[in-house]
Amino acid sequence: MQLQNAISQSISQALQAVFGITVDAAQVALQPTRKEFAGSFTFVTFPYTKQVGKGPEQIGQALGEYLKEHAEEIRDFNVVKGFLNLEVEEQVWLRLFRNLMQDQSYGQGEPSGRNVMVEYSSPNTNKPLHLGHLRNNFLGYSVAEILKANGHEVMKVNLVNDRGIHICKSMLAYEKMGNGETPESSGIKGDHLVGKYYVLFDKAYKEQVDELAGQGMDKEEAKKKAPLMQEAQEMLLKWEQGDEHVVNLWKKMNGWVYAGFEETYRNIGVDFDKYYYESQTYTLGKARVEEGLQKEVFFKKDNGSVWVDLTEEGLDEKLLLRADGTSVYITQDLGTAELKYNDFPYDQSVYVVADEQNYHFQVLKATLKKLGKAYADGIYHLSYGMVDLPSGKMKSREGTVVDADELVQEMIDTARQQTEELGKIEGFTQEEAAQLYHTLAMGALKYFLLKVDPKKRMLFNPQESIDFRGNTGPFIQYTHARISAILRKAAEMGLAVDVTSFDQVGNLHEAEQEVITQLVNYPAVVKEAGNLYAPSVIANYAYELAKAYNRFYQEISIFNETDEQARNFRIALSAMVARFVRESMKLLGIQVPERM
RNA sequence: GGUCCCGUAGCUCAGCUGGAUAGAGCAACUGCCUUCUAAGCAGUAGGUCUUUGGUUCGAAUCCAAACGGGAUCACCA
Repeated sequence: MQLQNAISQSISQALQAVFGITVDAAQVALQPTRKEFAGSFTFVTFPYTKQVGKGPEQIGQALGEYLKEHAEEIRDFNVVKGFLNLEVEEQVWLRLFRNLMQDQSYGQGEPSGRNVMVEYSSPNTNKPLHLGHLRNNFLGYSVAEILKANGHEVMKVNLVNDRGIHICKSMLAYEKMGNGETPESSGIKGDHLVGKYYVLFDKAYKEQVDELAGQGMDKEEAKKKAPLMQEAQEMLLKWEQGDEHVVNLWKKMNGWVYAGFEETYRNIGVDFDKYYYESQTYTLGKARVEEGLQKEVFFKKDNGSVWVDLTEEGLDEKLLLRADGTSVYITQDLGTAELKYNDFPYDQSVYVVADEQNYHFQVLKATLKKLGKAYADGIYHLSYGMVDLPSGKMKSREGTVVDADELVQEMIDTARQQTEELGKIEGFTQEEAAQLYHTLAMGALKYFLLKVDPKKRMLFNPQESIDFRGNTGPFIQYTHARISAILRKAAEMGLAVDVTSFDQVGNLHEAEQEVITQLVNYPAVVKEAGNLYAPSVIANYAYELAKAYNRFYQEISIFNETDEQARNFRIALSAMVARFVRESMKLLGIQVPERM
């Protein structure tokens, strides 16, 4: 980064000295030189032909000569058409490498003084987590880590949707068919047990609807009139009135679900600094609605319902409170936005929520702005696309939903099977082996879901997701394990390499050069990922770094090298690759093994 | 219908703040393990970057339109 700035500066000077034109260094854009040409950075001269009054090659040639002469970091150059390719002094690269080696916080941004809240996961308590939730959880966790690495103060929160008609459905089915079953008595994980009754409700409900429809009732009408639905509605009403029996049942079943979720969260390695529960926040929004009416930015219709007019913002009129005075979805979110801000005065509030709610978040932000809330500007909807299966869309009704717990277990089984096939567990205790399978399984799964641009809809192909070769998590983990072996060997040989142990090194191989380039680039990547809220940027980087190292590893021997300086340098280089592979994978929430 | 998102190799995806001959992985084919872990490396083959116009010295990238796919527009959440 500093290197690029220095070169831009030099080019700016060169333009002034050679052609007498003034171009601000910040305007001098450099790009990485394509592999087929010599050099590290390329300056494009086309844009200056008019101003200078010379051809692009002439400009490149003249600038190159000036830079070779005057810029200490430029060793040589070549010109191809309008492209000036600059080769950087080897010692400059080595200096940068020594710098990052000694800088324990290389890539960690300076404290920004900014507070960022990241809300993610936000499950319903009527069924277990599925594949779509996994994308959400991994994204949220990773983005939080990336924002921390950018120097922000981050608060991770989970807004649990623990109330409403959906949980009443599970409760009702349980009352009718549960026979007192518990997670303990059945051996079923709590969230799955509750999910089971949700499915049972749905099945019985559907039968009732079909029956009514068979009697000639309109389908929509039948959906509302089905006795089970009516009972569920009654239950919800009782819940809101604080009916003791209903509330106790609700507490019991939600308790099961929370225990189940906790287990899943622990297993997949995500966590939260704070939980919010909709049962405690769903009424808060009414105060905001009141505020809006007072400020006359909301309006009341004849029937008493409250609305906000967002047509000026290119949206529609939106209902904020029903005629009967009860809340709708957005009412809650108005309330929780304020609550969250009071709890943690944020500069930014990130909501990791699927893209089906794009419109909702536009409305939320615009409405809060109408209320004059300064924090509205900080609201950012990290919208991500659905996860499709090769068979098409996931449909809970059609039973094609991929359960999170089952998927993780399958990944672990596959990791075990593959590892055993390759005979890679020699010398592992059973516990270590189990640990490794888990690390590999989660690495494969998380990497697979995070390497794709969040806003794109993605295809989850089970076969590919458990692949351990190519552009995968385990490939990167493998690179780390290989390096670890090298470092163990170096330690055994008593080789403690520090920056002074290779101060005479020179004549770097191209593969070594490439690895240094990747390493030096790490902070810029962290910054970009933070600006874009994009773990995929980190994932691609980790892969490129691992690939560059593997090429080096294959081509160049370390311990057979007779030149001690070169050998020491290569050990140090390896150690740094391990470090930044570990760092970048950590930003993805992926652990990295010492052996595999 | 309005609004928003997506369309790159057979498949899954990078590249998109405009720059050289558009890159990976998988699948196919060819080489490389008595030498630091072959879950690796090197190579071959595979492309009208959906289409058409525009801006520009230069467009996968920016703009417009069309086509295809998706989401959303509830007194649901």
